[in-house]
Amino acid sequence: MPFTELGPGPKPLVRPTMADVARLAGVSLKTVSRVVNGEDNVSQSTARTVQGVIQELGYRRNDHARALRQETGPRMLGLVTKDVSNPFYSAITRGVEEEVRERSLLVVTGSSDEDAARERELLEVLCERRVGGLLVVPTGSDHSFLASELALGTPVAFIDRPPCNLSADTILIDNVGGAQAAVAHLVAHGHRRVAMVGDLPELFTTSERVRGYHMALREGGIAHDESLVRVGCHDIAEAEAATRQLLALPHPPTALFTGNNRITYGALRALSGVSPRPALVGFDDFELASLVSPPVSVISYDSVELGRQAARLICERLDGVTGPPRQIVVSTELVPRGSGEVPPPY
Amino acid sequence: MPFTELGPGPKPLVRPTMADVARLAGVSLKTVSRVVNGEDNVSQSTARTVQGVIQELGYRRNDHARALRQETGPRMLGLVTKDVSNPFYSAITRGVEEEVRERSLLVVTGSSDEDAARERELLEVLCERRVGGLLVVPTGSDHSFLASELALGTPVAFIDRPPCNLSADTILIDNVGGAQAAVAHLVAHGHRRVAMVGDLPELFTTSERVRGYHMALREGGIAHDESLVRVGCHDIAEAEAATRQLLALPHPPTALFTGNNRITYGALRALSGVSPRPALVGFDDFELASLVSPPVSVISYDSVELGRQAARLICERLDGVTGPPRQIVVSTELVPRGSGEVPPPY
DNA sequence: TTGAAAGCGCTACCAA
DNA sequence: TTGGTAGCGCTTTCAA
Repeated sequence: MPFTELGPGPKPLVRPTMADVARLAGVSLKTVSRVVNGEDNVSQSTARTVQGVIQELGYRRNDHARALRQETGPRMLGLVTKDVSNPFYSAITRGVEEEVRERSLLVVTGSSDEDAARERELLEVLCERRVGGLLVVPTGSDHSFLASELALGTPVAFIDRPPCNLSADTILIDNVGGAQAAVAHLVAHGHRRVAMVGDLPELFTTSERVRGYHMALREGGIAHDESLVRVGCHDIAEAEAATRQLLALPHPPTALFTGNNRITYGALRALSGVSPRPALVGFDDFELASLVSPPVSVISYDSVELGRQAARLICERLDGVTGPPRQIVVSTELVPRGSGEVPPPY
Repeated sequence: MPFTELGPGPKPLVRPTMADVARLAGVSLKTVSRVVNGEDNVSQSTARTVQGVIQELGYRRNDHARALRQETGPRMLGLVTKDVSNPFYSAITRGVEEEVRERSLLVVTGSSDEDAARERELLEVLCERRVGGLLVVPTGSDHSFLASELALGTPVAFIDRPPCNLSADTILIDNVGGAQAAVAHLVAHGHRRVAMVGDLPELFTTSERVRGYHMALREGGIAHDESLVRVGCHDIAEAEAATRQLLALPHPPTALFTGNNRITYGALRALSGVSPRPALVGFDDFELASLVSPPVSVISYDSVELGRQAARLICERLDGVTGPPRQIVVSTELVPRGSGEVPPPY
């Protein structure tokens, strides 16, 4: 027996290959392949022998080699968000996972931290890794670099914001409709001085929500008052400050529409102890909305569904669906909990 | 010029390879490889030509082929948690991402949904994908199937709970110390009837926290009263019910220690409107803890750090560190906010 | 500075 | 029911 045969020495730190299994089992490589892939045309006894050797060696099929022959479809999807640890994005991640689970696709995640360069870097690395599709909650303002990938057959879906300089499948929240519903709700409760606190004005979601706000006011026959719109709040502290400024106005608002959950948190801070409290409706639901007092009325939507829908579009493309980019809008729902159902003090 | 040469027809839906680039650039495959990998020994002009063709073709290096030659170290880490959309786990994901970012490792995530079979399946698929390391927040009660991977050189780290039937690097929270500090804090404020509401008793974290609870009581010279310990609450509703039962006791507790954030939420629900309110300290911090009234005192810890530490251990193993499994315990901190600093009604 | 050729571990195809 | 052989796209020698 030649020296290279396996002996009882210390285990080698090299992964066994199909060839190793074949040698030890005394069969051909191809037969091992059949067993590993559960193909037919292998006798019970052969299969058992091979299985035994596989166990013994701790053999595990190498997916890179497999992928190289590319007969076995894609095995992974790439998902780039701003920050996995943010509940909104982790809900999306979850939705993607759920949707692709039965196709046994795995999800590779990456956080761009709102850095366009990082976003691009992640996306390009994912392409090198040959993921079957790309899902992005975009930060950058130019996604034309993805055009060649798209053309080469890697489906791309944009979530929460549309792509820039690129045409691709997109999943959005009904920002305009949600904001409109929130403000109309406040107006319906008698408010005529409704303020809005919003995130950075250059964000797609902010501008859409501001638009919805204005539409509702217009429909309510309420004159435009720019002093009641405070955008540019990107964190809780800024939102708190903006809310305080609104409250300190000579003619303060009787109701508040907050543009996302961070801003709602800031507003809640500013509002604590204030009396009478202005009515409040916030965009985005949050876990403890019903536990703060008064419970916060919100515009809610299914963020897991955003991920699911995006993954669904990707999977359809993977299944060969062609045609122009599609856009899906996920609807919102007003959840009245108390804070938004207060009339103004007459 | 033969027919197979690139013509002005519709772009083929096949990804260009290095060979394609080489052909079009009129150089050898190896030269393209040099350019792509930024190696020396390529003339400026050759490099420029090649770069041009790469751009034109939208060429992207195939990482599977690269990995097959396995000279280029691992490119991915696998992370299996119970549910990515849970803030605790997404914080861990974030920590892992941060730690491995500069090594340009990507993170593949998967949710086990507390299903041991699913957990195993995910872990095994990740091995097939040849991830460089495995990070697990374990659910299953037997991880011996990972022994061969470990032996073959794939580092594995367990987070939040130790592995079963396996010896591997582990990162834990100081559950005992945290629980002890919480209860000691309540005792220090004069409480002698301190109840605990906990998650499923079979969970490692639960039993550790219950242990800390008992230790603190013992140190405070307080006799054991089993009627004040309610474990087995796995969701908010169950925690709410358990809390109500405690409050309805003939001799109710004057203070509450809640074993995790879900349980704290349930307790808050049960407590809303109750007067006098028992003192409360919860394990796990949560975003709105300071916005509910009274603000909730908690045992806090850095969950992102859990992920970072785990990833650090993995990276050290990747760098060749051998030796016995290590265990890291992440410390906790008591954050007094009001709810836990109330004396009992005498 | 450049290129030819071998082979990584697997699957596909064809032969026995 | 089995086995041989040709690659997948790349990196790595070694040679020019």
